[in-house]
Amino acid sequence: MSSSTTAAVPNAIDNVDHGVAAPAFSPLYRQIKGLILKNLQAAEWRPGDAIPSEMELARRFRVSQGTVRKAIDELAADNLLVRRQGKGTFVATHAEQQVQYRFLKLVPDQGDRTSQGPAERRIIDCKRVRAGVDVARALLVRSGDAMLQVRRLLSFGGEAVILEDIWLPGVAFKGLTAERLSADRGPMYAMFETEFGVRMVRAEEKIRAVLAEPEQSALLKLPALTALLSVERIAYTYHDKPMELRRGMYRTDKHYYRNELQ
Amino acid sequence: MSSSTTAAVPNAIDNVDHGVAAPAFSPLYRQIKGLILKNLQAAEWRPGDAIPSEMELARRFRVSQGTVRKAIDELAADNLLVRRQGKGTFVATHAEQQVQYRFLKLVPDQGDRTSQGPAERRIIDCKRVRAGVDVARALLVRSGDAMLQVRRLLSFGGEAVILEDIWLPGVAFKGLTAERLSADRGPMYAMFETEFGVRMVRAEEKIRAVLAEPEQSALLKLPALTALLSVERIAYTYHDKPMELRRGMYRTDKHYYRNELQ
DNA sequence: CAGTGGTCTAGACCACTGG
DNA sequence: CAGTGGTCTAGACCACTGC
Repeated sequence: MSSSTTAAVPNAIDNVDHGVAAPAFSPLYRQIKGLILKNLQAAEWRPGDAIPSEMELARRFRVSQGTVRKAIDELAADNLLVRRQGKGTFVATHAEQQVQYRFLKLVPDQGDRTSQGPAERRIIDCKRVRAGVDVARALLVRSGDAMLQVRRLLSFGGEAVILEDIWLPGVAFKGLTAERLSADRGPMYAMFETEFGVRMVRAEEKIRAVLAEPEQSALLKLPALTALLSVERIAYTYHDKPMELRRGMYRTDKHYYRNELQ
Repeated sequence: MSSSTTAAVPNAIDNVDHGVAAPAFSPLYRQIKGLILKNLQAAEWRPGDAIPSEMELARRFRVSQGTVRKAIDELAADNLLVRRQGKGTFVATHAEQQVQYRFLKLVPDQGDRTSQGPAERRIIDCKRVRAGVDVARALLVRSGDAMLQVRRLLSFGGEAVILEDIWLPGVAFKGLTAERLSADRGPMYAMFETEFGVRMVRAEEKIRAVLAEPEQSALLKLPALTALLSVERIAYTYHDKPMELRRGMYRTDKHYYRNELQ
């Protein structure tokens, strides 16, 4: 941007005196982080891809390897990148075996997730709807906007455990159908990456204990008077953009919601 | 100390060839981290204290500042240390205002935690008991060992919200009484630090939805048929030693359990 | 073997705190 | 102002991967 003597490649640095109102000081590595983030968001580098090596990025951004390193450190801590020694640094994806179901915190009382086999998914419904006020507020859209609503049932070991309603912005997920969902094996978020270019980065959950409603207990094949765990999730993509609202009802008689506090 | 010319302080480094069986390679900074951890565990540096400066530790351990820095980075990420630019690095404590109730994930539907005022605590019971099989298994003690059991009620804005049963190893918490607990203002874990030298470092929670039992709904002043959030926590001190089992029943009609997934 | 990320060092300088 | 943590650099070497 400026006209200095050396900078053939535009330089990311911008830490000189601004004259007024200290701009809160953003260190170089954070600016580099921002540049990498922009590449991720623009799908320049896609989930599963290797990004350029630290040395290459250092040359490109005209900073030292250590500075690039610190930027990547933070992105790896945020689960946006994955480092593999000797191989390179890769864009994180929900498709990897190890971190599959990163956002599903329900685990069986006995054994672990592998012992109960893969989840069976049954799509109950998938329809176009208009956003109600609560959905609109959660996803920062206008009420009345076109949405996709999915209802599905997750079973483990042949037993229905989770009943979920999912709301997605119609624009971003145009073309998503019940058939497409039913055909899918593997995590829904992995499919979102490959089919719609939407990568879920983080999520927030509000958890409550509620009494099952008749329809819910029927679908989960439970007695009328049952306590269920209500899990309301908002999932975000890059730049904290909310892209999914999900309301799950969890049976917790043979599973529990596991949380680690630190 | 010793009489040699240079190595007055023993050197932590141990990365030369061991001859056989590669010892999994632990980098220098991780060994430094272990040494610092040992000082924390031995209460050499106590919660709230400043630890020696990075330069001082680098001299003491005979490594570069950068290596100490990386060790401290990890300890800060683990919430064991807190860095304050210009002031120093401090041993983390549950007494600090900002991170008080780090482990309490229940927040009000409207407003935030400050808006409902401080929690009122009422100790219902505090007695010496013997560990049952489940408590013993959770805390890695022998069943029959001496334990302290505390039952208390937490209220927000005058309304009872949480009923908790707490089990503590009798040995470590000798001298803890209902009077001591009732007198206390502020987080229980802060008192554990100052009075018993026990610092809770991390915790695991198992969360379920259950129907309230008559005794529980009575204490919480709720109708008989109510769903409650059951939160079973095991809290750990240094070296992953379990030091507390806690079973909480949470009302979730005006509050929710908030969790962030990333 | 070359290429990747990972560690360690030494030194310079910056931002922040408190006396 | 001195002392703290925070940033940035440059260079050396190590551990790991895959050809």
